[in-house]
Amino acid sequence: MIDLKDLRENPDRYRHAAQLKRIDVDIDTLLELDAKRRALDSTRQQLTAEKNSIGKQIAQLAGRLKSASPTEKSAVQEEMKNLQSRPTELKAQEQTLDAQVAEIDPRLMEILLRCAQPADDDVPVGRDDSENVEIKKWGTVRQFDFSPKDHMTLGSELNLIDVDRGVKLAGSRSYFLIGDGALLHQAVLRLAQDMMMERGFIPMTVPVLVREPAMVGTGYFPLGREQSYVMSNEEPAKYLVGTAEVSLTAFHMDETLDGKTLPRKYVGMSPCFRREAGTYGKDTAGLYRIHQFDKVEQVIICKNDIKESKRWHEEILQNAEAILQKLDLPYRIVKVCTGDLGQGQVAKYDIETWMPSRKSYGETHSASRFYDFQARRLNLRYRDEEGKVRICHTLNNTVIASPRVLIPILELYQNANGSITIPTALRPYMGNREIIGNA
RNA sequence: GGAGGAGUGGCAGAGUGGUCGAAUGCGCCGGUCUUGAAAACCGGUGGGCCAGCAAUGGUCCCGUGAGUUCGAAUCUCACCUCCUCCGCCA
Repeated sequence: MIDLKDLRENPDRYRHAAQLKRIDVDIDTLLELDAKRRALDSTRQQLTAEKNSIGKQIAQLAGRLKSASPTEKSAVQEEMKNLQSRPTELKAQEQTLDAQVAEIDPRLMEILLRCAQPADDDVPVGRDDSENVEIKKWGTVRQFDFSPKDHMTLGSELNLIDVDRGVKLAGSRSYFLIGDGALLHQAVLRLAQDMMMERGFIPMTVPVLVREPAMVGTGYFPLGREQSYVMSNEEPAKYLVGTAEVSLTAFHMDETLDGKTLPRKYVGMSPCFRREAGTYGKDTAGLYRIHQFDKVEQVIICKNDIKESKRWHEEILQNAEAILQKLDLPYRIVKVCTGDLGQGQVAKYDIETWMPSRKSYGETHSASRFYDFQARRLNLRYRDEEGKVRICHTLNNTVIASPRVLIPILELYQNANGSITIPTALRPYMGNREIIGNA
């Protein structure tokens, strides 16, 4: 959530932010509702103050009544009765005001939840992902001296992937991983988790079925609601997360952490569920765009300090690079432009890994920094050295997402005879074998 | 799923309609004492929102939301969470 006070003072900053992120949000109405809301609040407080003060007088009389002599008693009772009429009037006025507030509040909140966090100054301005800016390339793209197969061909010839039966059971964009396909998938995830643990991240198994506040708090709702699966026979409803980021970031929701314990570094492995609404006909072949996958995700919760946030952003980016380098997969890093940035993100790097069958780099990682956007929604705070309560900053990045990353692995590690060489880093997780398929 | 019980400040725990943001203890912070520490003693110690440069003032918060009442931590209803017992179960 954005800072409403800041919006009041710098409305143009937020108009501009929404425009750059191409989010349709009515700032003028928001300001108008906010002004009305505060005026009502102020009036209402005055009424309540008067009511409370009369209430206290009555209370004191009630106390005196207990020890009053019979002659005093009736006088005190009379006085109490006289005092009682005014609060009744005040209460009626309060109710009128409350009704108005009750009408305004949801409208105000609806708009507020749609407001875009302004992108950081170093973010390139652009319309969509075509205007993301490449900042780094790593590795050499393999040149084949034979005609390479795509991962689907390899997957079915070696009996690693079965999409047909996946679709039969679960509908479009579903799949089975079989035998070494399943093992390779798990090997990649384990490698990722182990590498993150070496880097001081605490491993977590997280809920993947969560309540609405976790989804709103992390910024996936309300704008991305149609992308999530909902369990509507639960009351209140539960939602399947699209990433462990939701659970890891919301882990400390409504808490005030001790500043000395920051940063918190968490790594979670979880299934991820995405409806992929509005993507019909896009990336239909193979394991690229699917409804369910597994991902190892890194999350950092740190102090409210822009410099620190930026530093951790570089670190989580490097963590992801480290695993791609260990797997020797060529990749590039792009700085995501304003139009391709999420509502709450102030900056984002995508890592794209070379995928021979796509003849291009395909997104495999996404490293985001939010400053206090998520933490404000989550009511996630900490106490600093001076004892002041402040809102945390949050960041996250993919460590590895599989099976998508199996696309470059299978395609780049294939041999002329149709077998796959297992990347060295994965062999310890695959019984130290070197080859999938006949050598 | 069935039957009971419970949710109060960092923690423990009192409070069953009024002067209660809430006793007391522990913890924490500051001080006195001490060569230093401990003990003892003294003082302090929540958050949100609004106004204000600030000091401060107002208001809201006793799981959450609604209600009764001049007045609710205390009474009523709904929901959430936890505990105990029974059933079922990876």
